[in-house]
Amino acid sequence: MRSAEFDREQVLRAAMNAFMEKGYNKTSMQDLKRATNLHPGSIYCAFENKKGLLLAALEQYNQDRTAELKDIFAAQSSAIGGLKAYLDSIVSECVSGDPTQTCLSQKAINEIAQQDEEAQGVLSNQCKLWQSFMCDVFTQMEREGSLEGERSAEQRAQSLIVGIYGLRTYSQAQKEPKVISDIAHQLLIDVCR
Amino acid sequence: MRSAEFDREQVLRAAMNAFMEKGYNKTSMQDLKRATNLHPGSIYCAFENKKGLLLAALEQYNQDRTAELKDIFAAQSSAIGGLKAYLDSIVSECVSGDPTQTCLSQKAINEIAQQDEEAQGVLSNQCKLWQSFMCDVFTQMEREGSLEGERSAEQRAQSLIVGIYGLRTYSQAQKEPKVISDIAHQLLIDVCR
DNA sequence: ATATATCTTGAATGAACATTCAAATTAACG
DNA sequence: CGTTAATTTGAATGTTCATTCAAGATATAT
Repeated sequence: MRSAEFDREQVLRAAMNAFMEKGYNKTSMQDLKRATNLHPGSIYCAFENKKGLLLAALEQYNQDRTAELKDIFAAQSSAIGGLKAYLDSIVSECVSGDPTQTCLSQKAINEIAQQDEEAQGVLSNQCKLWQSFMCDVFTQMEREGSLEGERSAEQRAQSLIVGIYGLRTYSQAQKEPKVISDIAHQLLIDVCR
Repeated sequence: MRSAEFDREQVLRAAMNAFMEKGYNKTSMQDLKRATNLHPGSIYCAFENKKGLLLAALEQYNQDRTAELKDIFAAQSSAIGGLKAYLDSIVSECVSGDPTQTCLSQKAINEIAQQDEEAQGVLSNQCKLWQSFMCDVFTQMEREGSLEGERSAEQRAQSLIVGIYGLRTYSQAQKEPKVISDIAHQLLIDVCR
């Protein structure tokens, strides 16, 4: 008989940013309290516990990123154009050095997938949805005649995703924009060939 | 006027395993005390603090892995054979599901490079050394005639490393051996072409 | 054999941690 | 407008954290 006062999406985006900056384990409930402007009791009432908040944040993150992904492709007149724009956006994120521009899903895969089965399931599913979207993109590219060779769209989507994961990790060790951008360019070539 | 009683390498390998299983932040000093059989005082005396122990463990890890890497290549009669064997070994690790077979350097890059400059420097350097080794491998492969196309050995080494980082991350979300092995196979093709 | 420098021991420290809870508050419904 | 069920509040909980330190032990050099 009383609805929550806070804006759920706004709270989840604040939590997302906190997790992206410090990672799950180093983000304390105090950090989350500060970031969300919620008292501990409210957080526990709404999300059960810290992990529940992470899972909810991951869900929101995936929604947001999926929408963004679709926008990027929708803004281009061809699938190959969309893929180029998408890779450019990833390069920008890698080079920015802004922690809140890293991929929360990837960060979570690396930090907690091994430790927590529930999180692993959620992340594995997000990865599959992403791959399925990219598979559609490559199918479209086949029709457009942008692809050489005989690899399936599925295989290409897989290689692309692996390449993006790798690019994001590599860019943590080596941040020179030219290097990152060259790798992305090569990835595009490999995946279309 | 008294030398340490513990075996440094043995302690560092125990610490490595602890860090690999839980990650840096979730590994408590108590975990490390148990893993190393060292009392807190001894750890602090020898390694300054928890981060010092991580850095020392990372150094040892890199030494161990470098030796292993060289062994794998030395056991093959050609550079291309070595590369294949190397990728096979990485696939095995990814598929094993054994936390102590994950790459500590990659785990650290993802977990703490963003947060700690000193660690970032160490990890960036390890990455460069690895890349330089792989560059030599591709130079050898050029001589052997195992390579198509016109890419430099440097570029190929870069793509390989990115692909391996990506493969390791992807395998956390998707562990089917066939999938992981196919990706590695495709990576070999892409990098030689 | 003795002195000395260093290591080992493990209890103690205080801070930070995730979580709980009872009281206060308030929206929604009749 | 009163009742009810839910949320909000923030202090309190007990645990675990990284780190310190003084006392005890022991290798090494002389």
